[in-house]
Amino acid sequence: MRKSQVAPVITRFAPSPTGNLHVGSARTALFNFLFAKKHGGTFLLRIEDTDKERSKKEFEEDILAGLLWLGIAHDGEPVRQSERAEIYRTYLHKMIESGAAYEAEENQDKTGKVIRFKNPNIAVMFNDLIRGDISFDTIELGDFVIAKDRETPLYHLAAVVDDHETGITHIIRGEDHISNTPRQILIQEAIGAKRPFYAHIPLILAPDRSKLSKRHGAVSVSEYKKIGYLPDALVNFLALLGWNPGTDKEIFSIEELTAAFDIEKVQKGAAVFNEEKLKWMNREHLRALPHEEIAPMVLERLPEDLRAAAYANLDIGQKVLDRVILERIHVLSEVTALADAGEFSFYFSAPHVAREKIVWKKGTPEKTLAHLDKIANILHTASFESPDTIKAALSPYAEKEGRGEVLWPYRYALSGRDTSPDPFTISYVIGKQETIRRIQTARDLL
RNA sequence: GGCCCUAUCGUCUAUCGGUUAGGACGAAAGCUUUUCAAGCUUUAAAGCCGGGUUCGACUCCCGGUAGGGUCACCA
Repeated sequence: MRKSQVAPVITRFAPSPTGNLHVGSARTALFNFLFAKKHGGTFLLRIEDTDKERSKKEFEEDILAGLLWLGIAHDGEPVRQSERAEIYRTYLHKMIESGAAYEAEENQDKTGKVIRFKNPNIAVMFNDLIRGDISFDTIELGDFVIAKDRETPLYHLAAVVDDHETGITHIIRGEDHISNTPRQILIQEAIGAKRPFYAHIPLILAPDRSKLSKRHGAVSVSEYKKIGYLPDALVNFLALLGWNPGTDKEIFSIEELTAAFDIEKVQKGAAVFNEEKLKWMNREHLRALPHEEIAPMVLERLPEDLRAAAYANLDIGQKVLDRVILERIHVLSEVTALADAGEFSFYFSAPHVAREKIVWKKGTPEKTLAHLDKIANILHTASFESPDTIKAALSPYAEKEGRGEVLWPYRYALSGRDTSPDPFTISYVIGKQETIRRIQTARDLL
């Protein structure tokens, strides 16, 4: 096994700005980042925008913003290939002079010349850190095109020159690049560049094992941000897709990932993106977050009227956040969904109570009336310290008379809903006075 | 189709020749003193197939099958 050498590690993430930051690309960036940081190295960002037609500034901005949000910080300024024409030209001309490349007459629209690489037609073998030895016969590659003309390099040339110029020691990229490697090695050898280590990581697949694309739902980092995932959760999930620490630990901060990361433990087979697990993981990270960090995020997702209500009554707002919202959401956008479904409004203002629903399915109006009176009575002297103290006060009575018999009317009177958190929690949130008031409103209906 | 890569529960994975094949998500059931959510407990659930090598293969080798990648003057 090759052991990491003494030379400092330099990795890079080299996206082309032809689309928003895809979760698969984000994972590639993450593995490069993790590997570099793990070895005290440098992680560079290179924008591969040699294709002027397809490269867009807005995509570059989305990629930069996505990386920043995820906490995958690159070292130094991003390298833009569109700004390095001079460098590529120098290499290209040297290659033509040495005979490693030549101008060919043919050109797609037959209006000019194209630069082809003079293929030595040899067998190329390279060692992949994840997959072991991989060999190719380069004959079938032919004299492939490396530049549109003397001024315009294409992907393979630009990538190899930049990797060489910036001293990249480890190229960690998607499995889809395996077949590009022999071409790039050929170019490396032609320009006298040192061969870096390669590690081709497995692809991320959709649940139907096809390529993860828009028709499967969210695919870009910015979409996950919008849905309300935490960056740490996405990073954690992505890291564990195709890699694992060899222990049972699953919840990691990016610092912990850096410490535990080992490129040789990266999986060979493709992994299916499982959004259920991501949700679970997001919840775990959400729960671990300090209160003061979560509060603004939740508030931001609340509809205007509820936010105003929460500000108007800080005590209730606080309790709803702690006891209700954080108790049931996995992603932040659920805050909005739950609010829109009316799950929170009854904490701030008395709900509409339907007479026929107050009585439990097995109960009678007469008994229910008596129960409500008794509940109000007990609650009057009960401690509202916590949901538990309220429960403790009511338990003996509910136990004696039948839980459903007592607790259903109680809960319904407070919430006006078929489903809701338990009545003790609601009582705790709205307070003693309002609890008793709502119980009386309900009993008066009977 | 050529070339290349891959193959353990539905999904993410542990195992690096000897285990009752472990964990997590999801699912199911029960408990948590009505419901919903959460939580806890329990259960079901896997070595693609066929040959070797070996005292012994999920693990190593070969073949098949399946899936994926790639075959641009995109990256």
